[in-house]
Amino acid sequence: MPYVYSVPHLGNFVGSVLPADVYYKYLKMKGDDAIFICGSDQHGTPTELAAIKKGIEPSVLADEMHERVKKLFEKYGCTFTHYGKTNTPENKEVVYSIFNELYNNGYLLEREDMQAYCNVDKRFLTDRFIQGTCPYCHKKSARGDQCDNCGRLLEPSQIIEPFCAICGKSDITFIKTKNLALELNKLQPDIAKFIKSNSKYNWSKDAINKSLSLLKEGLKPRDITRNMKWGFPVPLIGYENSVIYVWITGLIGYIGITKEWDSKRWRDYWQNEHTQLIQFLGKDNTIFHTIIWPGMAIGSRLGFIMPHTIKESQFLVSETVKFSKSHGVGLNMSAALEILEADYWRFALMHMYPENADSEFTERGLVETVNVIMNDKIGNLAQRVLKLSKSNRFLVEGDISVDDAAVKKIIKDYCDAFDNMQLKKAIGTVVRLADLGNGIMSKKEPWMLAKKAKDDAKAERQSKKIFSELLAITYAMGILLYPFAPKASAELLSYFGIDTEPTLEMLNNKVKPNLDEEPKPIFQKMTNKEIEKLKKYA
RNA sequence: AGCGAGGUAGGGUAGCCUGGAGUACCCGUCGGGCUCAUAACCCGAAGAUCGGAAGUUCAAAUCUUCCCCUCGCUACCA
Repeated sequence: MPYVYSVPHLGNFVGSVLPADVYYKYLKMKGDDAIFICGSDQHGTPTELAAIKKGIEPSVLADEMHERVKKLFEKYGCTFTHYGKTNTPENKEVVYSIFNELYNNGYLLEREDMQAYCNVDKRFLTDRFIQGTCPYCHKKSARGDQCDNCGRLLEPSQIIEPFCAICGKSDITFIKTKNLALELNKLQPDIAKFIKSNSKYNWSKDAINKSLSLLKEGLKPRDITRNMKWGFPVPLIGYENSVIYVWITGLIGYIGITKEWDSKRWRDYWQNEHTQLIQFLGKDNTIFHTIIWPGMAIGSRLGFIMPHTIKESQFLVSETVKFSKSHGVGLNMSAALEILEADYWRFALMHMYPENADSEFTERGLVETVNVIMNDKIGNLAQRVLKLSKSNRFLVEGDISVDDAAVKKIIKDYCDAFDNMQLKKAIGTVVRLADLGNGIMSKKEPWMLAKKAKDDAKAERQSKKIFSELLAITYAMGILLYPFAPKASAELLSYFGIDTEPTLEMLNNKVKPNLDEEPKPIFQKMTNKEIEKLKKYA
């Protein structure tokens, strides 16, 4: 679920929403009963501060951003069952029911703490909004949570000559506040049991080990309320100035959004032990999904399900291209669409998907993927097969079906890769299929055979076989391409008379190629103009 | 500082769980083939002390230990 106080950048997109959409499209092709729930995470400090800066209500900004981001995801071809948001009555109800049960069941601990308050801004300051001099290295740029110079973790009260990062003034007082903490320590045995049983379902090594190591250290209570205004008010007397922490309304938001989608059926998914909950997230928020949500699900005793699979991604980083989200100047999702159409980004980003390690986004890498992989290998193969078939129609006879063993093997590898949550491997098999087709082209030289076929019965037979084989590969490629480049997939499949969403079942069907129309390339190379546009972000 | 992950030809990756000759893929470089297709495609070659050191083993990129570098988390950024 993206946090939307500004437009997400490409790294955010490739980390969670895109792989989730790709995987969901695969599940639909497979015919599984799957729903794809996503939405805008709206609460939290960054949104509140951005709203203050703009002089508008946080809810107004949050809804504005929600609409913008929602449209943007749609432009990228994401097909959510429902794209909702966290600040809704539906989510509030679910959040309160879970919160109240956690309270009633004795899992919420009241804790008192001294917290910095800015008398100018009239608000409590989270740790990182207190700045000043580091007590260890005496650098003046330390924040309340950490000193970037010496790397030491700090307490806000340790900061020498503290000032407020929002207004820059030093009019700060420390006031006693109370918050409620989720007693993860009490829930530890059940959380541990959950992680041990479910982490075998294709969790990444990183996700498993950091969750296990946290358990080994011993879980500690974690505050789930904050002294701020923007959010769901804490439904308890004595907490009038507090709201429920953004992560709590976000994690539960998946449920609230499902409820927003369907006020009855949401329980069939969330309170059904047969549901497989598959969550896609970046490496920076793994523990919220592996520890904190399970803790709430267990502690509330409302029968909510926990994740079956955690699909964690590392980061897409760039040293040469600005991704900056906070300043609104980087190559974000909106800016990217002005350079290339959605399909190109979908495919290229998945091709550089940081599945097991951070991966580097470079102009060179993007151009290579678009020009070589998409255009030269995949797009051009489709084009040469279709054109050759069109100009030798007498050799295209009857129906096409996928029955070559090598093609079937690639399709099986594609499915296995998806079923094992190996998305980079899955996209790799599409490229392999194109390689296979291009290889056959060169080895068998069907254009030579086609010339001979006019007065040579043997050559005619051979040609027909090869044409049918190549068309089958092109057809299969059209289907396998669907999760990654849905528009190009649809264009390619239109030459086989298919105008509906592709399914894996279609790979077993016989189809008739439609060679009446002049085939158009499904992909094109990046033009110099497009590359120039990309360079602006360097 | 502690914990987790990553480090593999010039660049980008896969391989590591389950040890078997540096195996594979894309770009780039060099040589050849082809002319159906979008100046595309195919074949071949060169290029790597697999971050470093030690250990286990008949055998280590893979297992163990230590060290170095990068990223993330460390509980009030999300």
